[in-house]
Amino acid sequence: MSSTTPPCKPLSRRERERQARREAIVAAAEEFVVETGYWEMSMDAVARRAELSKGALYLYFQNKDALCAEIAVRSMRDFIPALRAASDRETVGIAKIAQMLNTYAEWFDQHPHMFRFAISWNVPGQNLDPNSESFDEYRKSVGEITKLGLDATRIGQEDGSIRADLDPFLLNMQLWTSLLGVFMAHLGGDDFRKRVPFPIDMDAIVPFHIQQSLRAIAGPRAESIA
Amino acid sequence: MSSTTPPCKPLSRRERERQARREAIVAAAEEFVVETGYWEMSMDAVARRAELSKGALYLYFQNKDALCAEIAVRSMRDFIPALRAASDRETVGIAKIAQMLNTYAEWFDQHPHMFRFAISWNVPGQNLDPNSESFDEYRKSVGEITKLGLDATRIGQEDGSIRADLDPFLLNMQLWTSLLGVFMAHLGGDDFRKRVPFPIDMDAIVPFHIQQSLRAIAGPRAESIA
Amino acid sequence: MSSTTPPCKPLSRRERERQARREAIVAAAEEFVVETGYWEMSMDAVARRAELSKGALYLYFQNKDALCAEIAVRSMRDFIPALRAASDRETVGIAKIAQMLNTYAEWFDQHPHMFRFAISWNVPGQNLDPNSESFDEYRKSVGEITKLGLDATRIGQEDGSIRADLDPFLLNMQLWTSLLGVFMAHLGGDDFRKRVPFPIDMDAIVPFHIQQSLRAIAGPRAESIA
Amino acid sequence: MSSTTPPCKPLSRRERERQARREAIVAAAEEFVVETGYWEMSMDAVARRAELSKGALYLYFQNKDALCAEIAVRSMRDFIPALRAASDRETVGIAKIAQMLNTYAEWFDQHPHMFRFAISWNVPGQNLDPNSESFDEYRKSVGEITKLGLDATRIGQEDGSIRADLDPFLLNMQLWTSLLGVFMAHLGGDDFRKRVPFPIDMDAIVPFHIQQSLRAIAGPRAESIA
DNA sequence: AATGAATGAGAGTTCATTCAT
DNA sequence: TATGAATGAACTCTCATTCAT
Repeated sequence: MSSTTPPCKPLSRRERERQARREAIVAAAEEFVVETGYWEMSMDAVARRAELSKGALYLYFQNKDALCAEIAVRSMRDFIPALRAASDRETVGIAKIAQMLNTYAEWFDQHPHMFRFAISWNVPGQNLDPNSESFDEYRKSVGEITKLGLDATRIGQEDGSIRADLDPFLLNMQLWTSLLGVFMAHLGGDDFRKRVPFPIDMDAIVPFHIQQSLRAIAGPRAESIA
Repeated sequence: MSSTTPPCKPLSRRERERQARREAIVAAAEEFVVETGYWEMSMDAVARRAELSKGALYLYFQNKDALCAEIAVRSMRDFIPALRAASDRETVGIAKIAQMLNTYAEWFDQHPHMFRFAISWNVPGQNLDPNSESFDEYRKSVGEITKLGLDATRIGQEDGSIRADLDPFLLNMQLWTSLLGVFMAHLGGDDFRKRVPFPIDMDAIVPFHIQQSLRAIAGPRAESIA
Repeated sequence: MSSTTPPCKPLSRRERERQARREAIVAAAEEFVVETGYWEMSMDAVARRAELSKGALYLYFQNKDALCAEIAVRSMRDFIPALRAASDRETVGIAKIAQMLNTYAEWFDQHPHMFRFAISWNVPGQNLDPNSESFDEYRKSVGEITKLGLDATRIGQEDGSIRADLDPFLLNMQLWTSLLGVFMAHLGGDDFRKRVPFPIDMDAIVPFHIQQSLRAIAGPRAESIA
Repeated sequence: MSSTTPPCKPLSRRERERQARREAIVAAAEEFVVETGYWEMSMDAVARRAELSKGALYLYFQNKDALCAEIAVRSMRDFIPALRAASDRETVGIAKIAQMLNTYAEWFDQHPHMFRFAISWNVPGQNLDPNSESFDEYRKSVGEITKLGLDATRIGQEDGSIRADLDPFLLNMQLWTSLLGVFMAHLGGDDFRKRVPFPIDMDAIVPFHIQQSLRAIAGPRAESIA
């Protein structure tokens, strides 16, 4: 086994290098997306930051959208373990949900760009290719995240910490999307404040929203067991 | 000639035509913004759709941002009366809030583009001139909307239909922004479904969210009086 | 004669009004040309300043160039009497020339825009219509100015204050054009200083140039009679 | 392969090609500037003449101003050695100045566009970036030219061929700018003739001006040593 | 005679994408 | 595999000029 592999090693090294380049490109793109959003990210700038030629980008990604899909994929890929850990930290259903929502919030605080990007990328009529490989992986990740939520919900509804009359799937979608809206506002920050003619404490809004979300789903035995 | 106004009619007609053109331009721009978002809307395309020359657009709007501001202003301007009527239909605080949230939802169903636009426009990176006239009107509208919410909240906290321990301002921001997130998902529609590997009934999510939002703010006397 | 003119008075009043409008337009255009130069002068802005519609401009002037020609014409028209007075103040030839050069300089100090315009207008390949009425008048003015110079030169060469070996015509052209170059530099002011990496006293350059110009043409009896 | 440089040739060829393209662009731009002046030169037209796409221009020059700065820089760069050689051909101060003025004239005959451009570019209203690299080089060139003139003047004032009572710096500025004005007229050629209602021998004006300029600065010993 | 809305060509500039090397 | 020069269509915005009223 040891000596048989050498012949394929050159190829494997090639492949490894190729992966490394891909990573480098995505990392560079991510940084831009972080700082300026989807539309300000230019392939030129990404290439320069990745220390590659513009043309080389197209050897690794079919086009700008494919590169962006990859960014989304990566953000998801890294997020799932954190979310799973959060759920695993607790045993009571609603507590699992609480942990997960807080993890969202923390993740958001640490990777605001990802949400910024997620939103700017989701909003307009992007012409994603739903048949691409990246998109498939992205969808798979979303599936896993959803599944984590569904599991926690089921547990909660069984242990009485979550109202049994709520459709688990709908509940999860609502928790996720409403939190995204609040994030968006938080993220908007200055821009948002410019639009609203009141002094707003945007930092308080996320915890407030989570508290309210939990309050709305709390089942009969939520307090006693938590 | 004596008391009849005919002499001033020619002037008025000019003005009316001018207004009509303005409307036509905004309508055309709106359609684009609806379909593709802020950044995809090109002045060229708007001009073509409004059956005007590119240059003519600039007779009515100083620049692209001013046109966009106008779109936002309009959506707000028409929305406020509806929201006020909704609030006035009820006397109990939480019922007022419920009516307002439902009005949001209905408005959203009828003018989905407005929310799509609001979101794409709120996404950072826009360099709006916060000193422009349109922007001022927009901000004023946001202020009025907020005020309607605050009034209802105060009434609710006084009549016991809304929990008294919630900060009214924070609450209103949270209700608004979280609903926006849910709308966004609903609006995403196909795009969203593409991303989530489950069959989703997106139409149910908005009422579900409203129900949960109300549940979270319900005060001790919410049920008895409502 | 007195009573016969009434019938044509309405027409004459019309004509006078028409002339007044023309004056107003040229005056407005002049102001712009003063402040910003030929290229920054927009017909729109001129119309607004003249309190007329853009279209009306074209009732008085065939196009932008025709309007500019008129500006040049006016500047000349007003300049000629001043120049003639300058010449008449002296009797000795070289003194006449000196007076005229100084008048140029004063005129330039008081109407820098005219020279600024003259230069910006003369430099590029303007497509003037050399057959237009304005242009004819302009040419006529230039002719008169030239004639004033030639007369003074002739007198100077006869009274010995100006070297007799100089071609009068060439001399006049040289005096005029070289002064224009010096004016241009003076006028450039800040822009010029930016280009030259030395501290320059631009105000002294015009009198210095005149002094040198006179020195170069002084004839044998220049000192004794002046 | 060992000591021969071929391996580095490909790189060098790239660089050479790049330089060649730059030259081609500047040449194309120059032609336009010659014919029509700064403002009429459009990037579009330059691109077409250089047989490149409009976008390609921006690979070589940051913007229109940078391209124009380059034109100015080039004209200066090539001019300085010629001017220095002219000065070095003589030892007596005024003779140096004479040589330099004649060199100006020759240079002008051979590169009339350069002066046309210099003038149109010097005319106010340009928003050049005085901090750009090109501009710096341009300014440096102007500095060198000025220095050549100052040196010659100093020598002339020491050897008595140039009047000692003239401020060297002022003198140089005046010589330069007045010559520019005369050039301008010469350059105007047809346009100028159109304006002046006399037959003019414009070709004679430049030597005439130089003769007069020298006459005006001649010191007590100018004739005896020259 | 006067208006001013409308035009349309053209300005400078950007950028995703391609392709000869 | 990698380059980077080149493209070309798109962008926002301007303005002299025209023309229905």
